[in-house]
Amino acid sequence: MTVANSHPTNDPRWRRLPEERPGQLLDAALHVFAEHGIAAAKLEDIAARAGVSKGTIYLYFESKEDLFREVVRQCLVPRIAEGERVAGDGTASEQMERYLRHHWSCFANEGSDGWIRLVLLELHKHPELHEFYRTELIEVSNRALGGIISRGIERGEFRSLDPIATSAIIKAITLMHVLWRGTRSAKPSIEFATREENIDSIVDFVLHGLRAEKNIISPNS
Amino acid sequence: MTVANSHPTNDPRWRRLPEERPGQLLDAALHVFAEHGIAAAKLEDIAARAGVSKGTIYLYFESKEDLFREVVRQCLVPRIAEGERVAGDGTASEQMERYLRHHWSCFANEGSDGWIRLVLLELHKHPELHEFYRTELIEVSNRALGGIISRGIERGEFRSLDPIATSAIIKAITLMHVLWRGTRSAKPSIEFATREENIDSIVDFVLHGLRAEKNIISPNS
DNA sequence: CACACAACTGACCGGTAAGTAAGTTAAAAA
DNA sequence: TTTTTAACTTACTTACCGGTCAGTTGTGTG
Repeated sequence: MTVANSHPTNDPRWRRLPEERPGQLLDAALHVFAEHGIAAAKLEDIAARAGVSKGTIYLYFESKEDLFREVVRQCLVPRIAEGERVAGDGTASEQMERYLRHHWSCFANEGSDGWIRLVLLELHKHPELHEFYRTELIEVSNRALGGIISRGIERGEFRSLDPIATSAIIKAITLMHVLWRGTRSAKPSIEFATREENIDSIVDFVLHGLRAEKNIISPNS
Repeated sequence: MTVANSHPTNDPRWRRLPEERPGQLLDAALHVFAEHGIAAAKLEDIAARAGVSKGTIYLYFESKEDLFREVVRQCLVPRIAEGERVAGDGTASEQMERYLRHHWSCFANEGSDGWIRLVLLELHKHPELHEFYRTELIEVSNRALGGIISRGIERGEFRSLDPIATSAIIKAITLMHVLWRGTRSAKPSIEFATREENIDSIVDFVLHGLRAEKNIISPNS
C-alpha cells in the first residue's frame, strides 16, 4: 500500500481559471449536447468533461437552458457562419462548386453530424433561439447561395429558377449527407462510396440541375 | 349538488380490450414520441392518450425502450414501406415525377415531420433497430428509386450516373423539405412558397439533374 | 506569515418519471 | 346468481438529475 493517491506533490487539485472556464464549459457542453440531445445531456457529464464539478457551471450560467442558449450563440452560429464566405471569383458554376466542396470539407470534421442533429432536432423547441439562428445563419446562408444562383442566371450559365427554393434544395442535399455520413450513424444508412466520389456526385448533380441547356443551337434572338 | 359525477348509468368506467390495447398504445406512443423525442416522452402521456393508465403499458410492453422498439417495427416501417411501391409505367421521367409527388403528398400529413425527425435523429442510438430499419426500409427504398434511375439510364432518358448516390441525393431533398415544412418547425426556416410551387421546384430540379443533355450535337466518337 | 476573498467543491434537496405490485373490477364461466 | 379470471387501476418505491448552498481551497495582498 503506497500513499500514491494522496498528493505527494503540492500542486493543487484544481485551479482558478475564471477567464477560461466559460469557454471550456461551452466546448464540453457542445460535445455532450450533440451526443445526447438537450434532455438527455447531464450537467454532471458536461462538468466532468470540462474538468470541474457541477456547481461550477452555475457560477457562469444560470441554468441548463441558458447553457444551451450560449452554446448555440457562441459555438454553433460563428462556426457555421464562417463557412458562408467563400464566394471568390470565377464563373457561377465555379463558385457553386467551390461552395459545395468547402462545406463538404468543413462538415467532414468528426462530430459535425452531432450538432447538425442538434439544430434540426431540438432548436424548434426554443422559438427565441430558433429565431436568432434563423436571422443570423439561414438568412446569411441564403444570401450566399442565392447570390451565386442569381448571378449564374444573369450570366446565362444557369437556367431561370427560383434562387430561394433552389438554395433550399442544395442545402438539403449537403445537410442530409453530413447526417448520413456522420460518425454517429452506426453503419452508414446507405452504402456510400468514398467521401470524394460522394461529393463528386453531388457537385455533378447540382450543376446539371442548375445549368442552362448546353447546346441550344443558335438561340435566335 | 347532483350526483352527476358518480356513475348513474351502469356502463363501466373502463373496458377490457386485450386485443386492441397494443395497437392503441402503439399509436399513442408514436404520436408522443414524435412530438417530444424518446427521452422527453412520458409514459403517463402515452397512457392517457390511449385512454388507459400507466400500469397498463407494462401489461403489453416490457419497458419504454421495448415500446419504442415496437413502434418502429410495427408503425413506422410498414407505413413508410407502403409508399415505395408506386412504380407504374410510362417513361422513367414520368415515374420519377410520380414518385416524388406521391411522397410529397404522403408526407404532407400532419405530423409526418415528427417521426422523420425521430428516425433521423434518434434511431442511431439503437443499433439493432437501426439495422432493422436499414434492411427493411432503406434497401427497399433504394431499390425503388434506383430502379427508376437505372431504367432511365438504359432508355437514354437520363445521363449516366450512379443510381445509389443519386437516390441518396433525391431522398435527401424530399426528407429535408418535409422536416423544414413540418408543423413543428416553428416559423418556417426558409420563406417557402406554397406546397405546390415547392414540389414543382423539386421535380423540375431533379429531372433536370437527371436528364441527358437534350441537344448534344453529333457527339463525335 | 496570515488574512481575505473569490473560485470551486460536493453533499444535499425537491421534483419528476420509470417501473412495481397489491387491490379493484369487467366480464366470462360455472 | 356466484365464482373465477385476468385486464386494469392506483398508490407506492426507486432512481435520477437539475439546481442550491455551506464549506473548502487556491491565490493575490499586506
